[in-house]
Amino acid sequence: MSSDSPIQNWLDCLQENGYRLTTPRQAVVEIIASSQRVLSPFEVFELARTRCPRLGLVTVYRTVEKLEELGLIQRVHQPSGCHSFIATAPGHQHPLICQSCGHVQFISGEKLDWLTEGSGIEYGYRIQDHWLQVFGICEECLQNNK
Amino acid sequence: MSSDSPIQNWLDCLQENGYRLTTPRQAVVEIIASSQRVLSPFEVFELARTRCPRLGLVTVYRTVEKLEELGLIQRVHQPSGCHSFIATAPGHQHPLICQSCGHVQFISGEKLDWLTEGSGIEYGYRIQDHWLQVFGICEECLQNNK
DNA sequence: GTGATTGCAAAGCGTTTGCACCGTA
DNA sequence: TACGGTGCAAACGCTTTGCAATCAC
Repeated sequence: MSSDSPIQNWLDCLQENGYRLTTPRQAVVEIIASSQRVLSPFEVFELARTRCPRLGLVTVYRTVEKLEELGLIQRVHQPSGCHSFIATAPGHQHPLICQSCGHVQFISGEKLDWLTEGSGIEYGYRIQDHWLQVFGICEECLQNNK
Repeated sequence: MSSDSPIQNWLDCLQENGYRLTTPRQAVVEIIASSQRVLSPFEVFELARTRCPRLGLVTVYRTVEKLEELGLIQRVHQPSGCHSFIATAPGHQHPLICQSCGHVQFISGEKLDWLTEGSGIEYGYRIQDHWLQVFGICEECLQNNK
């Protein structure tokens, strides 16, 4: 599940930005960086506690805040809420999320370049950013349910 | 601001689905149906109270729930949260939201048909739905700030 | 008249904050 | 050693629920 896990890169990135490397922080990073599924703060808490038993939920919130700020993770918005996170993919990619198990596959965003091309002016708006999320059922879940 | 406001259609739709037409409900519908800006439940509450002074915030939540269920309004996800609503545009359109004033312009979703075309299979996923939101600054805000 | 709808108050839930102790650099 | 990081408990804000009174049909 973690062929080229970016754990070390994330830890370096934290350190380069003046943050200290602590056991709770490393546990949170290890869980999120090696997950291919969206995880809520509480799920991260439960999973990371197996590596750092005295971890507090508050620390998860504080760490996730920093990881998001550094662009290492991104919030995933779903019909059920917007409380889950996934590791950010390099380049311009958009998450394709399995509605059944939360597994995420990234898809290229090239075809959306028309949104930001040129001066980014459309309908009088100066376009700044866009979010695209695609929902579906992953191969594995399709096989299990049919 | 409400050249062809769909207020009556919404009221009909509610009635056709077995919901009663009450003063608080009409006040909420009038506010959201005639707004071109995203509104939070509390904003709807404040605005609608000018038409129905004894309106409660709880009723706004309950009405918004029904309007969303009927597909008349949709939730707008923003960096600041996902607690605002806007009237749904007919057909396949995506909201272009002004980050400054919340004004919404809808843009055609045709160019995204590749996402759902064919069998909707990509990366082994059966694609079911997608959300696209575009963020920018509207013409009016561009002029006011520069 | 009947049952859906309402508003109030209270509960619920996820998230943030205050603070004293701890541990990294 | 200094100061950022931690966990606990409490506070916080938004949303939902319980319930008796109200109102549309």
